[in-house]
Formats: sequence, C-alpha cells, structure tokens
Amino acid sequence: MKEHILNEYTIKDIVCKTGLSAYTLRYYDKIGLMPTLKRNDKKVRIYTNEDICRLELICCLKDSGMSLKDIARFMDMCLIGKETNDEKIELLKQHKESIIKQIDSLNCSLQIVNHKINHIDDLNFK
Amino acid sequence: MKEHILNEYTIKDIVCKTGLSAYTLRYYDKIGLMPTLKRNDKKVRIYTNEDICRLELICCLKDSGMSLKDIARFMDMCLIGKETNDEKIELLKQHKESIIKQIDSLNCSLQIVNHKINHIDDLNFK
DNA sequence: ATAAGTATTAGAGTATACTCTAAGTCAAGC
DNA sequence: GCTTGACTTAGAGTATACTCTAATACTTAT
Repeated sequence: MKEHILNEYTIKDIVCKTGLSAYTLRYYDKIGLMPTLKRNDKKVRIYTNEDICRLELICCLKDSGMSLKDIARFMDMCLIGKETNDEKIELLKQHKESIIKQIDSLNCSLQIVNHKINHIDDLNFK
Repeated sequence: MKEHILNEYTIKDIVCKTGLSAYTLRYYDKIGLMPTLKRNDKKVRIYTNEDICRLELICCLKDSGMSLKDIARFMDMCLIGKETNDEKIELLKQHKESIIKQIDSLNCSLQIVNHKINHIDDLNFK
C-alpha cells in the first residue's frame, strides 16, 4: 500500500496496528502525548513509523502505571532534547523502581490468592 | 486497651491499622464489601479481627486489579457459604491468571524502560 | 449531484474509586 | 448546660482515562 511505502498512516491504520481506538488516539494527541504528530493539508493526522514507536512507549509507560499527565511531561522533555537527558533518566529510573514494587506486590497477592484457593472454606462468613 | 481485649475496633482504630481513610472504610461498607460488619446501639461501626482479615483480602484483590464491584460479588458468595465454593475457586483461579499476566506485562515494561535508560538520546524528537 | 464513508472539532457523558460537605446524634469534660 | 470531638448519613464533588455526540469538511463511487 501507498501508505507503507511513504511511511505515512491515517488514524484508521493506527487503530489496526495498535488496537487503540480512534477516540483514544485523538485524546492522546489532544492532551499532548504526540507533540510532533503531523497533519496533511486537510488537517488529517498523519502518523509515521516513529509515531508508532512513540505510541508503543506511551502504552508501555501507561500499562506499567504511569499517568498520562506524567507521560505528557516526559514527551515534553523529549521535545526539548539532550539538555533534559539527565532528568529523563532520573524519571525512568524512578519508574523502574515503581515497576519493581508493583511486581513484588503482585507476587505477594499471587501467594495470598493461591492460599485462599487452597483454604476456600475459611472465606465463608460464620 | 479495652478494644483489643474485646476484639472490637472503631473506624479510627482501623484507619491506624490499615492505612485506609475513614472515608474509604465507610465507602467500602456502603458498596457492600463488608456485609457482616456490626454496629453498636449507637449505629457506630464495630470492626473485629475477622473484619480486619477481610479488609486485608479486599486490599489484596483490589491492589492486584480486581474491581470493587467484583470484590463485592465475591463477598456476596462468601456470605452465601459452601455452595458457592466452586464458583469462588473458579473466580480466584481466573484472578490468579490475571495477576500472572500483569507480572509478565510489567517484566516486559521493565525491560523496555531499562533499554530506554541506556539509549536515552534515541527518545529525543528530531 | 448526491449519498456513503472517513476525517475533523469542541465539548458532554461515563465509569471507577474515592473524597469531601453538611447536617445531625451522642458522650465526656469543664 | 455547653462546647468539643467522634461518629453517623445522603449526596455532591474530584481525578483519571476514556468514550461518545453533533456539527462539519472532504473524497470517492454511482
């Protein structure tokens, strides 16, 4: 397809590629998650492969518990460039710690749930 | 203290013990998460050690991604008793799978974040 | 030329999980 | 007796992340 050769995708293509809804993609643009997203002369959003990479990062950060507000801030720093590299590394390191804590917490929950499965009768009210 | 000997706690004691706010504890009661919670003659909520155990389970399920609606349904089944044991085991097994998926997803995010930390400059917009 | 299909926008609506307010009850201390 | 403080309620408000509606613009097929 034309779009693939030109490295240009419409919102519909991105819906297929990412599984995000068109509503969500427009919303992400609206709140500043895609600060460099291009438009054609008809004001239609044109996504590139780079934009797809950014969306993947956005989903990675969001799915690991970062708020969209913080992701927008991070994208702002990416827009500024190298002078924010230290700040970005610091933010990612903090987020990394948060992910590790979440994994620990989930492992703990997993143990509890396993225990409850094996002692199901203890859950019933007396 | 009197309360400890009697195995009876007011909402304030539970705030201290669990770290949940009094608002949250009342809200959990309101939406049916604590169907057997007792009141004294002044309509004041009286929590027992068993209620504290239930709150710990509620927090475990909530923190591992179960909605309060589903937790309320689970508590309803605990109220009914043994005849819902199979149903409860099924629900917990499904939740267990959900936790495992979340851990996998977080480990994946962790790898991506680690990679971004080591390639911070690639994140800057051109 | 007109209907279908895809895009745009601002802004309203929804779901979840709190969080708070206002008005009231009750017990204890001064 | 009266203030202080802890509790109660119904219901309003908040934050987050969508999700949808309505009006409009543009392209393509009949």
